[in-house]
Amino acid sequence: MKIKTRIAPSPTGLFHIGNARTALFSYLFAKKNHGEFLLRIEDTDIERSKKEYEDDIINGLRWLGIIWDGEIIRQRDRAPKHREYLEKLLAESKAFYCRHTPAELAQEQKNQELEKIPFRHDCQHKYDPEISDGVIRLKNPGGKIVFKDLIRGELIFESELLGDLVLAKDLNTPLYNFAVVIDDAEMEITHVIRGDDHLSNTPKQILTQEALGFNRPEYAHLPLILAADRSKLSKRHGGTSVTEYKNMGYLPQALLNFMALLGWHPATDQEIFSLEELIQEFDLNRVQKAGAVFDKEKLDSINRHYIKQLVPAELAKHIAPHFIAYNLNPEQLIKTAHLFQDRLNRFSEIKDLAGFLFDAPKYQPELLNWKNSSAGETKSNLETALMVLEKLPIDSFNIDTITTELMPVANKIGRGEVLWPLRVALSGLDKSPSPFEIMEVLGKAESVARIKKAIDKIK
RNA sequence: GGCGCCAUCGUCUAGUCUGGUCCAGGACGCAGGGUUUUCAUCCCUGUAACACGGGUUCGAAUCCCGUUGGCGCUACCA
Repeated sequence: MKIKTRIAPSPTGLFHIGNARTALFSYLFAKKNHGEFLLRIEDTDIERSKKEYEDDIINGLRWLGIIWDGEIIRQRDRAPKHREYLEKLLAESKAFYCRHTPAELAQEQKNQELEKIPFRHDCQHKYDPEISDGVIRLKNPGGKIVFKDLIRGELIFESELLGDLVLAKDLNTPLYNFAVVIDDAEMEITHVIRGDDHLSNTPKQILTQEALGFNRPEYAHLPLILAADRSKLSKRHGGTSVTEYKNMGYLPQALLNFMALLGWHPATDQEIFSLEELIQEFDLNRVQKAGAVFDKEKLDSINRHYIKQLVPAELAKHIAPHFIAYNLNPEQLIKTAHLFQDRLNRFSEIKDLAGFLFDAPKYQPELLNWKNSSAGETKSNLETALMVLEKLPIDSFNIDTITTELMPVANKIGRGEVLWPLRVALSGLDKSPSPFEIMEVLGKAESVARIKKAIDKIK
């Protein structure tokens, strides 16, 4: 049988990192087994579902390179099917109408809480076939629900504890747990791979499946992605959507690689993986059971790795959006990109790191002093360097020439003593590419002007 | 409250099924050192963990039981 998996996000918010990771694992499992990976948008919640969120999910998946097979399925389009099965269950009296009001249900739950028994609704209306309004519930058949999870092993639930589950608000408004069962069955999903937070939905879905006579898919519940405080990663933790990470300047291959390592580990110590390699190596048996904390430091280190591997033109493309206001030409962009390639965690940092190339640097004069140098020494060292530089012809003001002329002086006076004040004079920063590199990019006129300005700053 | 899941360095994890090769390995982080032109990159070194208590066994991170802790779910949301 052909393996089929799916990702079934609901378009009620930006594409969440946890969803993306679930999508990745479902995709990897399907592709590893030469199967299909499908995308189904769960938009049955009309109030909260939005087109912009659907677009965000689709774009996020595409950006990451997790490409689904076939057409996108929208759950709302499947309403007639859902109704058909609802009518079937009703006709077979496996489901019934429940007329209890929310207030009554709330009171019931309150009483159950007092009695310290599980909250559930064991509805008396199931014995009254005359009722034909209210929500549609599944008659609880009782007994044990036993299923095997590919990651957790055998799980046993007592179906009594679930009560009579609500299937739909009415014939045209199916609820999540019901729609999922219908759609998974009709799409012939063989493996339901989803987050751990759905573990307790599984027995509910199995009950519905059995009432309908559907085959049971295999289940694999993935450990959750946790925030630093070990709670489920959610909006309140900030930075939880794929789009946000994209905007922060992460590369899709880095985010993908990082997500794969959250809850999964290969048999070797390899940590850097392309999507292709992940497909080769992926194995559900090597998925972790415990939740995994999302560690931004680790993500940064992986992103750094991928940034270093970018060819200059690609890197330039990524930093370009941050310099729109400067109207840089392609050559300037590539030079800038090259200068900072080893210094970037994220593309969004480029503006802070490289802004001085295009704007006059701002800094406190004290920063010019190297270690124990006095202001006087700094001033004289800068003047010495300036003299050397001013003698250089404008058309050969490049790294080689500057180095050849300046290094002997720096070696004589002290490298730090000469080069540190130059770095600060040119960049205004304590961390930057070398003064030589900066000067080549800045050109003679600007370099000289900045050094003069620095000298003037010293009292 | 109920039900369920989980438990190795600060974090991601290897090792657990098939007990000894593990006084627990890798990576991120952190600390120190080296290269370099300061910082960073790069290289090297170091740091730090089997939640606790019982059992089984010649031997347990690995098997069993219990405790504790964490998390998830508990909607006429998905």
